Amino acid sequence: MADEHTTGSPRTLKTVSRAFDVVRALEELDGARVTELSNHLDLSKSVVYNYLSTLRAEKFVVKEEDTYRLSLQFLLVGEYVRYQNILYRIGKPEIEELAEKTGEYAHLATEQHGLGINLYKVSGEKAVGSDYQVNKLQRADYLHFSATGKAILAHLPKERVEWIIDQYGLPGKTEATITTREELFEELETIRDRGYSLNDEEEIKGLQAIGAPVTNRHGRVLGSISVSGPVRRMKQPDYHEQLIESVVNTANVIEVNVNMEESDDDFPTFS
Amino acid sequence: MADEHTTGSPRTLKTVSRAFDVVRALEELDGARVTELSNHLDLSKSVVYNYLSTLRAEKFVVKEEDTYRLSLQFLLVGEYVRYQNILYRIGKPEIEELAEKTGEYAHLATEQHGLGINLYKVSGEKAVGSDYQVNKLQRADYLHFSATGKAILAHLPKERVEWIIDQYGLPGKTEATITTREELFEELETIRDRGYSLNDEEEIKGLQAIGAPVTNRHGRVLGSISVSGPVRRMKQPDYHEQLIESVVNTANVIEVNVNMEESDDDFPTFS
DNA sequence: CATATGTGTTTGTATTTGACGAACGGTCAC
DNA sequence: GTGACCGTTCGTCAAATACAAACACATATG
Repeated sequence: MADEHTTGSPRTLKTVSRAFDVVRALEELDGARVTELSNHLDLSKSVVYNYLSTLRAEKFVVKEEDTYRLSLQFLLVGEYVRYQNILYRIGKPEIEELAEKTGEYAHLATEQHGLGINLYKVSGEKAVGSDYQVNKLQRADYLHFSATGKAILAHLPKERVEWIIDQYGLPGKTEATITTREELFEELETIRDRGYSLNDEEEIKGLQAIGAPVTNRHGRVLGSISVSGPVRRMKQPDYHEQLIESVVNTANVIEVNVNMEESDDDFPTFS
Repeated sequence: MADEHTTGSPRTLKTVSRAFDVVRALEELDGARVTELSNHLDLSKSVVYNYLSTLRAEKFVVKEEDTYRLSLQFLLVGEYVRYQNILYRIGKPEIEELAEKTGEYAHLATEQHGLGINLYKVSGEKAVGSDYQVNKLQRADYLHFSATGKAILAHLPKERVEWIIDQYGLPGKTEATITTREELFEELETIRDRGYSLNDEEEIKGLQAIGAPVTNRHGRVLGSISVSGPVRRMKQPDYHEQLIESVVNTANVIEVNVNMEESDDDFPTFS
């Protein structure tokens, strides 16, 4: 957790790490001035100034008056990364259809560095809260208390799940959150058996979600999808069954299309 | 253009610049392995390895097998930056309405580092090409040949426009592109007078766009909006006038809302 | 089956390069 | 007009990085 920059292996470049400290600080502070950052990061003013000048020259930071902010360059690179992701390219239209069909929130997620990241969200017409929840794409979050996260965990190699728990623990969010290894591995077993995951108020009270994984031909999990809504509605027996089928079905459709696309890569182009 | 890292002012950190060279290379190459990058960047393998390890520790790069790729961290930071932008927050729903009303493509753009960046795009029902053009958010582009870009240039201080031309020149894209200073400044004058900008096949043959700026209370231009479609349709006299009114009207609505929101900042919160 | 060439990774070492602090030049408030 | 504060510049030395060579491992090649 603390910055261990001893001369171990792999060697890590302090100057680069500090540059990203500046980036994170600019995010936390919603933009900042030189002196402010200097205090925040415990670096001399001139040093901070040099970092900001460099980041600005690289176009990842902009300067308005005397305030420095992160630039939209991050968005451009980010959109590129997202578009590179095959699950996003194939899954987006399917998720939109799922949201339309069910009327609930629909999500498309993947895993990176042991945390879950939402690639895309759409709100169906029944979904409340509307714009704010869809626009504000939240930060990477724990996998063990969301429907998308658990669907992913269920299909990751056991050793990797162990590594993730070692790294991040199993922090609780509501009283329903799974917080022990044994419980979690049991739950993952169940998810594998029945083919879908359930988030039963484990992240937010009153919210239920149904998730299903998307794996490629080699069994590697690429990510997962889910729909979510108020427990009151989600728990009605017939509706519940119907949603499960819709989610599982959509996941399968995505899976098939992804695998058709990916199999092209088995015959690499000559270059 | 070449990397002038002499000890001038402001001093720029080579290590940080090189880290972003690696980022750009990973983008260009759609992910790469150590040796590949080593050749591409003319750095020794061990050095590249250290940069990649650092970027990975910072979670901006992921490693799959032996291939390193940019991570979705860029998307998360990028979405944050976009959401910080008041023009995006206020303008997004209005642009969606504009696309629905007109049935054409609608855009929301802003300027950074002298280049134009699309904050948001929506396609109306008449718009062709559909998904690809909307999903693939392109890189920062020149301001002088788009409707959004020219609307912005027209309301930037003259000295800044001069600086931008000095930096990037006025490269042509079609035979209609404005490529001389005099022409451009005349055009910007016209745009200021009539209140909207026109991109008449200056970027893409067969495509016309109508743009209007959004400025804040102090006269600073925050960005601009536009609709675009095939010339055939866009040039029909009545329809043309109608579109202009829709665009100018939407820009005004956004402007009013932005300025109402921003005026809160004049009475800063105590902290 | 050994050998050659490829990979990513590790390490010791020379020196480039970034951190510091003081000084500069500007602005705003009192 | 004077004091405090800001962002920026610059000389200097310690520290952090780039290099190259060696390592372990894989995959071809004779």
